[in-house]
Amino acid sequence: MATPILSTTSRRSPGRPRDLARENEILKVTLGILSEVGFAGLTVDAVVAKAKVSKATIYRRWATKEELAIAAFDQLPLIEIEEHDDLEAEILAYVEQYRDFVQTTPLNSVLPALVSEATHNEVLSERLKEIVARRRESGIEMIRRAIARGELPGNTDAALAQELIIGPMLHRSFFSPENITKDDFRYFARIIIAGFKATADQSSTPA
Amino acid sequence: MATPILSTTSRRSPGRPRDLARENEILKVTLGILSEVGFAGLTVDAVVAKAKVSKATIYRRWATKEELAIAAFDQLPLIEIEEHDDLEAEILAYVEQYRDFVQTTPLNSVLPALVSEATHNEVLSERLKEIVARRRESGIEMIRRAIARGELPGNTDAALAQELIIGPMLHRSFFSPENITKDDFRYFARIIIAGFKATADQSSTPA
Amino acid sequence: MATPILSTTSRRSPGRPRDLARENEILKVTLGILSEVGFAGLTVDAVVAKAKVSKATIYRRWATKEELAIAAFDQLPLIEIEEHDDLEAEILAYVEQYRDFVQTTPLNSVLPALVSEATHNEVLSERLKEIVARRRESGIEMIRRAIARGELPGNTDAALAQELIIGPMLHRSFFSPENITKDDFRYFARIIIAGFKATADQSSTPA
Amino acid sequence: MATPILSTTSRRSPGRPRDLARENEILKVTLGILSEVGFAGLTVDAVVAKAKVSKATIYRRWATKEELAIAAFDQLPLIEIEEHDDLEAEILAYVEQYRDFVQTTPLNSVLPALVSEATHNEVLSERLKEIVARRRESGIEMIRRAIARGELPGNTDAALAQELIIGPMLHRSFFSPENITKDDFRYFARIIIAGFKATADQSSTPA
DNA sequence: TCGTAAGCGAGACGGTACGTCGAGTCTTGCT
DNA sequence: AGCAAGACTCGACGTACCGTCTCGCTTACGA
Repeated sequence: MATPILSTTSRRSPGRPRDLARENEILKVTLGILSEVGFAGLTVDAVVAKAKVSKATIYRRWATKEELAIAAFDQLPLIEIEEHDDLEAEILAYVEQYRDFVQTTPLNSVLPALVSEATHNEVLSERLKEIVARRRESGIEMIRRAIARGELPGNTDAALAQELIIGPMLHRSFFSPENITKDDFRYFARIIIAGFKATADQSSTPA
Repeated sequence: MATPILSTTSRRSPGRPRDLARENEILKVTLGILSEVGFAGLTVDAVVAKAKVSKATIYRRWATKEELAIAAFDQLPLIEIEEHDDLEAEILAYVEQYRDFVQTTPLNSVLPALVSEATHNEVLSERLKEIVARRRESGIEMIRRAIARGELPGNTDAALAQELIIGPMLHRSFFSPENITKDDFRYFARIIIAGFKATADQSSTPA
Repeated sequence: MATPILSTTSRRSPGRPRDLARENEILKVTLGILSEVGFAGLTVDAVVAKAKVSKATIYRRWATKEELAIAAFDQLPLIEIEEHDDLEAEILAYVEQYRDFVQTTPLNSVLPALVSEATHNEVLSERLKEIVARRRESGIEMIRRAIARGELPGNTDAALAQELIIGPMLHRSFFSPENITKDDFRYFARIIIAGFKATADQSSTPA
Repeated sequence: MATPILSTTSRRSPGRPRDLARENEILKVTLGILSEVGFAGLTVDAVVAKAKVSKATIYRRWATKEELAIAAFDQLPLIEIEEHDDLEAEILAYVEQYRDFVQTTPLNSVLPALVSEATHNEVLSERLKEIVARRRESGIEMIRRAIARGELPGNTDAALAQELIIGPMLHRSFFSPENITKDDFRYFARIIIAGFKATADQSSTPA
């Protein structure tokens, strides 16, 4: 079974190709500015100046400042679950990573700004949903593994369970980001885990 | 007929007093614009034009556009708890009100915009915390009444419990506002309530 | 016959009046830049920087860069005729002033640029005609006085005569501005004056 | 020991030779655009698009947009004198051709734009002088023939005479191009011719 | 016939200016 | 003082153009 020598479909478009290095530099600089001055303080002119890039090069890739911000934001690494074979421990590790994230990245400035903008911008709204969905995946997987381990009942809805955990984290990070404490989230975790277990028992109790 | 005591402290400042009607008109117009075009689309010039007001009249009262938006936002009514003597029912009524709120007010545009801005603006951050704290009160009171009724264990932390409920609502309203469904939130409510009950049992179990 | 105490028509428009000082400063700076770098080198941003003025203040007054240039150009003083009771002497004085003008003002950069632009811009074309007409007036008046003095025949068309004089000056100033010499223009003046006299004689000769 | 005849200077440079067809196409398209939208409206990108040519191909030949415009302009045919054995008739035919030229070619947009630019561009200034000199030649020759025929005195300076005729034409074409009338230019022609004759008589009169 | 050197279309790139728009301040005359 | 009206500075927006620079491909010539 031979692979084709030269696929005709992979023909490059004519003309000078876009420079990936520019792209990366722009996004890097944008993230830096977002970290320093937040979304409201982000200006394309500043990106131009710092990245030694022309405006055209930016606008050729992203139609608006918001698109640029979303692309930069999308560069941020995903949260990775530390595996512990213990859901509570994993949730706490998750929370700690999230807190670091809030404190070291422009997440807390960019994300709400995009949410606000998405209210009246359908395109942005879609893009945002994709991004959020992708960022939720590892958390949902964490729940699935807990179910597989038997820590959570088999009928648990993983996506909803993840929402129950991430919801309070979002609330804290937006309204008192300096206050994402282990104690509070241990409390949350225990109640949620106990709640899932209890509701599973309930549904099985009637005999 | 005695002349008033005329306390020096209560002396009116000289000159023409501010016109409260202007104030209300400005806030009303601002809310209207926020609803139509969101925070990013709000311009002071638009308020000026619609309210037939001068810029000075606005800036005499609020220092920045954000302050104006926050003041307008603060005009929105608080969520009121329908009393049901049943926490699950009260939570569901709460959720429905919240959903209506998200759909009929500029909440979802204004609130995240302020959160974003607060990231790099200490004054705004404080103002925002006050407002959020006030808006949480009725929800916390709802929890307290459930505790008093014996629906939730006596050692329940009302504020944290409210955060556990409001958190997923915030998540939904920001990331899929069209999807704040009764079913999902009944699921959330049951798990949380069961979780609190279960953790209370645990702590009382040792015998 | 009393003048009205207060004419109702002269009521000032409401609001802060435009600042004439800004206007003058802008035009002065614009002329300076035009002198240094010519019309093609004129940028509104440079005017903004030098005049410490905002772009809005410029564009509130003039719709385009061309309008600004025309307004600045219009600030240049008119050529004044030295009265000599001798047309040839007056023409030579005229030429000398014109040469100074070409050498000390941005005339030679601005005027042709406007002519070029006027080709495809009706508004500019009209504005340009007004300005040129006004600038021709003193020259036409010079001819009229020569006619009144009897130096030129009574049937001389003053406007055409002025065009006959200014035409070669325009030609020189555009195509060899460094070469506007007294000798050449004395030659031109003598021929033109002689020509007018001769054609007058001709028309009266038939006997 | 003879070196090959083959002079090194006449050696073709290696590589693919330039395509003359490209050159002509570019100039043709440029002229077309100049006619439609004038010099200010001319953009190299538009030429690129219309001529299906790459920018490099243009800039390989002409260093700047101005050079391109000048080259295109230089493609325009020279004015040809109809020979009439009557200077006045020849001048009138000249004027008519000039008027057609002004109305059918971008002369009136390109020429003044180049004049303006030449003010601060020495290279362009030289190029412009060459072009103008060449375009004046036929007019000067017309004068020379009139002198040879005895229509103008022998001491007439042909170049200056031509300038006297072309000057008013330039003035008209720049400031009221729609108004280049036969009557006015017949008037001009008669006065100039009479002037030359009269001054010749004067210089010969002293006896 | 094959390699080398340049030409070519396409289009990305750095710069720079355009004209618009918004925030927040200031200045009128009136109330 | 407050107020409507509107000018003012500052600074960013997104667009457009210039002239330069890659790409991959084509065209001639001379070894």
